[in-house]
Amino acid sequence: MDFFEELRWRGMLKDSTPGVEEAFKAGKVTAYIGFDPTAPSMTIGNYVQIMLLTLLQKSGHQPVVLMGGATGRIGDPSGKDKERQLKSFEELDSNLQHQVKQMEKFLNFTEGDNKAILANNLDFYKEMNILDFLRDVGKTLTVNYMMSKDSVKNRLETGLSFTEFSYQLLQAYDFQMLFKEYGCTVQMGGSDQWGNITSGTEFIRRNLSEKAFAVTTPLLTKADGTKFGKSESGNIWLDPEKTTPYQFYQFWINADDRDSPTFMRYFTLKSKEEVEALEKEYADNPRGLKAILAEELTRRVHSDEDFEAVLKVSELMFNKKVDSEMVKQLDLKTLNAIAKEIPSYQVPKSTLDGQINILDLLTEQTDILESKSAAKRAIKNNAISINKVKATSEDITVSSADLIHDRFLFLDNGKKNKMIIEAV
RNA sequence: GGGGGUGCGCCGCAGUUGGAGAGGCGGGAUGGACUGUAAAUCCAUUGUUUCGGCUGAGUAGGUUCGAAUCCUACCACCCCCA
Repeated sequence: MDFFEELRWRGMLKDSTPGVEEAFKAGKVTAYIGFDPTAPSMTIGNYVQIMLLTLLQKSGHQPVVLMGGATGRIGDPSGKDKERQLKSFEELDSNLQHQVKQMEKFLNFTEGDNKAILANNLDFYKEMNILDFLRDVGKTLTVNYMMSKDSVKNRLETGLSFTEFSYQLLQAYDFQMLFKEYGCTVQMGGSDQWGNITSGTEFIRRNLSEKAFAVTTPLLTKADGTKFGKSESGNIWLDPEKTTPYQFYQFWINADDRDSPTFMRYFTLKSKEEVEALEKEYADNPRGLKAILAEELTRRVHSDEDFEAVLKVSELMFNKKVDSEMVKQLDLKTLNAIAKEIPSYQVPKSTLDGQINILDLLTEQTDILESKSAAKRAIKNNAISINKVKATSEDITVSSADLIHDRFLFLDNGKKNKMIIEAV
């Protein structure tokens, strides 16, 4: 199965320019996706695009990762209804480096004749002055053409700075540069990038009289209509420092059953036959299917060891048979492993020497809950457990005697929010 | 530049002849029950507090026994005209 067919059955194909399918069939194609370093880590939203490159490389084509060292300084108006806040150069640089490191985990940059190429569009512009830009880049497209793009049209009412308006010129010129330097003929991206990508194919047609192609993926939406990639507590990052492997795993486990078919296609590297066989096998066990997905992704994005650890912790935390007595029997090694995975809070040991009120523990010593009222509410609603014992009254106190191994305290807020408090 | 409108809890709306606001509806969110750590459904909660209160209708003043409501200035956003 070739790359294009692969995208099609996975449902990852939204639009493409004519001729691209033939181009992929004809031989090795070099294709790129751009990533602006607006955050210190990639999210699972970005991961859709990484999967595109992964699948591309797997089918023998050559991926190019273009980091937006320059475009990140400008801000892409696509899909945004407001002008962006500019980020400092230092922040962008450090973000870029983190993201490159993450990329290296998913693509092969070192071996083979289709090893991935890393480029930074800052290199295209840092020697360029404003006159060069206006003559060589700006002259290619008319303002009329640029204004017809959705990303611009949608902002005409609310406002769009010249800076963001110019973004599509940069992205278009990027494509032209990559075409010249690496023979890169395809740019891929999310469907919100369609306008910017086609500006690029237009550049190549006008300035180089060559043909280049665009491929976009549909915007991934969840069954409940909320934005993909966010949990209640925020973004799901690929960086274990920002989203622990446990939280990452839980994200997939907690996904809506109805999203499983989409997620299976978007995020696993399994073949069509394997996916379809699994779906048949797990038709009556949607949780099992999600577990398979969660496992594959946790192993790939984090590591085998992380997955093993996460699985152990998850089973322990969610096993209903685990009661107060059992958690007290846990050995120190296991506890330390758990503390690494689930959100943990450090509390000075001295504060636990006396009796500390549960409300103070929840609000003042930690920021598990934002106010005393919220803490009282949670207790009233039967949400809080300490060491697997429900807190039944707001007068309950905690002391060092409750600590397991003189160090840890399990705290649940609701069914899913498991935390550990560590006395230091 | 001129004219008009809007501004309250996480969000969107109601609500005014000036009469008790922690306060209606809808959504969201959180918790609980049932399940499966899913969905749907149902229930509860949704400013804060030392449980006495305190704070609260864009901001700052003013009128008044009493202001979300009336007046003045300013700020922000929206609409119309130029």
